[in-house]
Amino acid sequence: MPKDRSPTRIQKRNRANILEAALEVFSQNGFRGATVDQIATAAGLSKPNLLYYFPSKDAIFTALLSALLDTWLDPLREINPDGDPMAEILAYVERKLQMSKDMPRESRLFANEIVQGAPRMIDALSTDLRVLVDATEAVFLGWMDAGRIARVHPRHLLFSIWSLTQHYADFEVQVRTLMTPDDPFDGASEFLETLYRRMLTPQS
Amino acid sequence: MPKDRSPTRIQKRNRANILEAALEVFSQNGFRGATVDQIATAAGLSKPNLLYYFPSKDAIFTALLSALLDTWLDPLREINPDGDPMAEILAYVERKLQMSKDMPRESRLFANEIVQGAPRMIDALSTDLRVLVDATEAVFLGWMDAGRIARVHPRHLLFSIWSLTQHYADFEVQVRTLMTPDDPFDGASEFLETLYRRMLTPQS
DNA sequence: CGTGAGTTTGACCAGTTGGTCAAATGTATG
DNA sequence: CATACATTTGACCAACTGGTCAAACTCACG
Repeated sequence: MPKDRSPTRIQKRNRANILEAALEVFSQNGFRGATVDQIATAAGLSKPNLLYYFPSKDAIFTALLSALLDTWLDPLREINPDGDPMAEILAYVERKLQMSKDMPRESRLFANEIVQGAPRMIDALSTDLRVLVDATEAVFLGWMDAGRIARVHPRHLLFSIWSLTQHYADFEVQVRTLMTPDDPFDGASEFLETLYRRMLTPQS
Repeated sequence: MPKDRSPTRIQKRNRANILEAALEVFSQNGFRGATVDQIATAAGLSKPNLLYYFPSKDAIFTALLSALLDTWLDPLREINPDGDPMAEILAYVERKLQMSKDMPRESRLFANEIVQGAPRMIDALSTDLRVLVDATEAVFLGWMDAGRIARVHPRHLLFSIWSLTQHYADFEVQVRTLMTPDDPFDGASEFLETLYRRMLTPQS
């Protein structure tokens, strides 16, 4: 356990390697299914060496989660309350879908955790996420009140976007099996755009 | 390991208890996170006694999966190709949503398994499920060709139904946190009906 | 090149876990 | 109630796992 000085070159490299390896291993096996040895090997270190950088398996996991949560919620923060409602929502959907494509491990990491009751995430969920969601809901409601998108339950609208986009990463095995020989993401973007356009276009 | 005679009263009772306990424990902790002891205790048996009825942890899990897969796919089989397309699809969505509400443990069991790559399910997925999905897709395509529902990618349509309905069971912790103080399912049914009605109503 | 701090490792430990086994107990049936 | 079979259990084992520790090694820097 190095002192609290500024991290050395080696510390920076190894910590980064460990987190990358941890993402790989945790997302594939869940917290309980992952072993410290697996992570160490994937990071190119011995187990005691890994435990020199992080005090415990739990600490690795926590560090990983908090490092990723911000990134994961970025697309939501990018919604512009002053933009065109339909365009903003469609762009958000597209960003989330792209994220499932580019960062499936991150998506599965969170999925694994939440499916099992999110024992190590409840705090973050009920504070950070809750605030963000409440704000976004207000924006949606504003748009609906102004008649610029159709009126639907704003929280369920948000759930539906998460659910539909993350499905392609979290359940990739299933999607891939059933989409074969096509690419799992083939047509997803168009499908989702059509879906939200039709659902949210204001009724005459 | 009893012979292959017809099962005794005790065998029937204990096997049922074990599968019920296994559902509880596996769905909460995933395969690796569950211990044989946990399951045995939940079933009111000692560990060696449980292993008298099932030869291994793996065998319990496999038995559980195959016992549930049929039930899980029943709503899909109930779609009537000769019924009214919109009504059939809306009814299917409603059945799936009801299933998330009534059988969240089953939903999470499958979710856990699929998120982690479905190592023990791939076979079933690529045979049984594949056949069912192909058939359903043909039905959807027929309805679209006849102009009775709007044309969308039929496989993505199916994915969207699974994703949206199972989300309420699989990510219940998250949904509950964000829906508080409302019930997690509050408004879900209406939201989904609106969504699919708008997406699938044939365009003039 | 010496020295002190940072880094790495082999050996080890205690707790957990899946699974075995022989012996003991219960139960259906003639 | 005797007997064969079904059921249950305590004791046990080997493999695995998270974590520790002292000793060895490496590196930056004066």
